[in-house]
Amino acid sequence: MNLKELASKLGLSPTTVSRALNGYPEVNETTRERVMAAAKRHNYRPNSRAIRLATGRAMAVGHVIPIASRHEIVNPVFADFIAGAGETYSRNDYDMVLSVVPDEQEEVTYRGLKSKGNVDGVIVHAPRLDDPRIGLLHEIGLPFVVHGRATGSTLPYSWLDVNNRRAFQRATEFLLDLGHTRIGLINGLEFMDFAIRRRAGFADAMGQRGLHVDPDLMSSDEMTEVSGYRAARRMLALSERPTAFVVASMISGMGVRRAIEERALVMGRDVSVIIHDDDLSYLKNGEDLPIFTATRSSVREAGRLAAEMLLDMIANPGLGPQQRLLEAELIIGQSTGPVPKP
Amino acid sequence: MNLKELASKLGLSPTTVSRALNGYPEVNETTRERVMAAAKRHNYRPNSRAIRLATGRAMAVGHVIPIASRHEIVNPVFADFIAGAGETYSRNDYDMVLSVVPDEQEEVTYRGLKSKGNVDGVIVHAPRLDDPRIGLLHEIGLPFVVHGRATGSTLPYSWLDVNNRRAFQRATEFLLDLGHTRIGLINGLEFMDFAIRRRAGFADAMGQRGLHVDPDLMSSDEMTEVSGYRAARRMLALSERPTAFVVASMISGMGVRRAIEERALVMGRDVSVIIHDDDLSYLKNGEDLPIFTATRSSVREAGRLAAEMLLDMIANPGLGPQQRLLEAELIIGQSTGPVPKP
DNA sequence: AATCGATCCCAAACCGCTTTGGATAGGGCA
DNA sequence: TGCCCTATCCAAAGCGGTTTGGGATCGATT
Repeated sequence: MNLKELASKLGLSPTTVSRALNGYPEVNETTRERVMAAAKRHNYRPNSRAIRLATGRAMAVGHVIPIASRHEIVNPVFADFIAGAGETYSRNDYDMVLSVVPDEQEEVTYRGLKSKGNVDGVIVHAPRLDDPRIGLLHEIGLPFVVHGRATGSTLPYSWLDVNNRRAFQRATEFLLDLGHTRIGLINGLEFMDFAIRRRAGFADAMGQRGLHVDPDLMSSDEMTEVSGYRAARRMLALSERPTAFVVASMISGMGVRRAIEERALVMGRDVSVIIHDDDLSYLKNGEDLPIFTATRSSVREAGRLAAEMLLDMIANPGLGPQQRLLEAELIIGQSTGPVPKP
Repeated sequence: MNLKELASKLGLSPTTVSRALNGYPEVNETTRERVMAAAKRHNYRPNSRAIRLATGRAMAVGHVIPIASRHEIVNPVFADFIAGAGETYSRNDYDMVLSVVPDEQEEVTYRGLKSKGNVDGVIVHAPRLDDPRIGLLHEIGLPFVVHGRATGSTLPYSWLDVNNRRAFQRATEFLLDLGHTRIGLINGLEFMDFAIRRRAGFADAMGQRGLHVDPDLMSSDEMTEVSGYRAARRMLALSERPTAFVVASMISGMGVRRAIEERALVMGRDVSVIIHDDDLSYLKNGEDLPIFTATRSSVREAGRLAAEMLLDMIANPGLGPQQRLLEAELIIGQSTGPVPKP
């Protein structure tokens, strides 16, 4: 059932039927109701391919997921972000199109998305230091919102981010207040923007108390269970071992816990741990009483908001760059306590 | 730059240019090369909205992700499956469109996808017992491949699945061979098809050794860390506690380990654990030496294969239902050992 | 020389919608 | 009564490709 058939069934022109269904004013209310009823009865759904061609809009948003051939980690945070963004899109009748591409094809993918007219805008994931995608998207003129920021980028752009620096500063201060001074940082990869900011927050807090940061107590790696385990094990084996850790994610935190328990130490008593919790639905930080003390910020909510921001920009092309900084909450769990007496 | 412009720049008709670019035989090879060169030079990319309308094909595959309002778990396995499927799509110039919808809108979403012509086919995720989506998709005539199977469905359909029953049977037998007889099953939600099959495999193995399965030693829940922890804690508190667990996922396995260590027991010595490992990129089961003994099957590879199967069906509409059963490997790690002497 | 069959190209229809630019009819007003 | 305005509808022209159905050219065949 297409527009023409429906129109002839109603004895009306396609023009009028189209206008009736799209709420244009130049159609009699009685006629409109008749059309609406017929559309529902024959369960007519306009062909979106035709709409897209006629209107010149894709009614879709792209997410490009680059897959590095070397360490091909699919970001676990990604699923929740997508879920959040997807909720926004379906509420607004937009499609979400995902492109999973080898990272050397990232640029050509963005260009293709634009020139083939597949999408009206894109969300940029996991920005790195001075991320080249920002300049690229500026150049090709595709509206975009970055999930995170890209330190070093001079161009203005829209972003939505968590205040990672503040979050890790607060986490570190919390440990310092508990008397810890040997604090290990188990960070994400430090060419990722968020990891740079977290490290800065950690260093800020240490510096403000006049403590120097021991390079041996800092690590930077993929945020997996195994890498958390390895980093913690190495640090715990030091002669002056840390009494606390600040850890970049729940998953690496589980590795840290494994390393702690492997040495027959008790987390929260012998060694304190604060993680960053993205509030993933399948990785809840305990039930009523959180397992880990954590800085928490829902990545799913971030997805919802970033998508809204982008749709807003698409609807109002005049809008300048939008920004939004979310604060993480600091929640106290069972993994922290005062520094043990020596 | 569109087809018409390119054609006039070349002094050719749009027809010829279109044919030249699409490899039709009725165009002179010299002309074709001239056209190809010009297309590259002006970096012409045909508008995909127009192609889709003209050809009547969407060049896209849909994945519908229902979000239950009650337990809104985003399946962690999902990200890797999507990554695998996405690789196949981009290799074949197909788009992947994700619809995240409240689960009561699932049916209307599938119908819309078909009648609005957004996609040429869909992948069905997380099939349940006698899953209604199979009948629905049959009815609306949208090609589909199920990731998993749906016990109870009488209609023929295409699927790709892991031999969950065999995997759990082997895992259980392995524990039995080590002398364990009190074995706990920490399963996924048993309205999910894979969980039903796993339970059957577990029961098969126990039954074959003449052991009855104690209802107290079986649990079924969401596969989260917390639920794994809770189930294991409950079972370990029984007067006749289990000496081994078969666990549905890596993440619940981590909860199980937490419960074991909480009782000052050692995993692999006091209590054995076998998990199912989906081989997620961010949750590797250790490095060289696996942390957990596990039945393993890459969900990413499953995504790749399921997508290929679907594209194949789309390209050859005559093809009947396709099936593919993958076997999981049983890999030995540090979490299992002989039953401890009483 | 006329016919034929390839070969190579083009005009125009079509995909299913939106949107522009009228056309028509009826009512209000001078 | 005549004119203008508003309300309501429609024909036709896009949107940017693909595809159908020829048309012209030219060497080969009879």
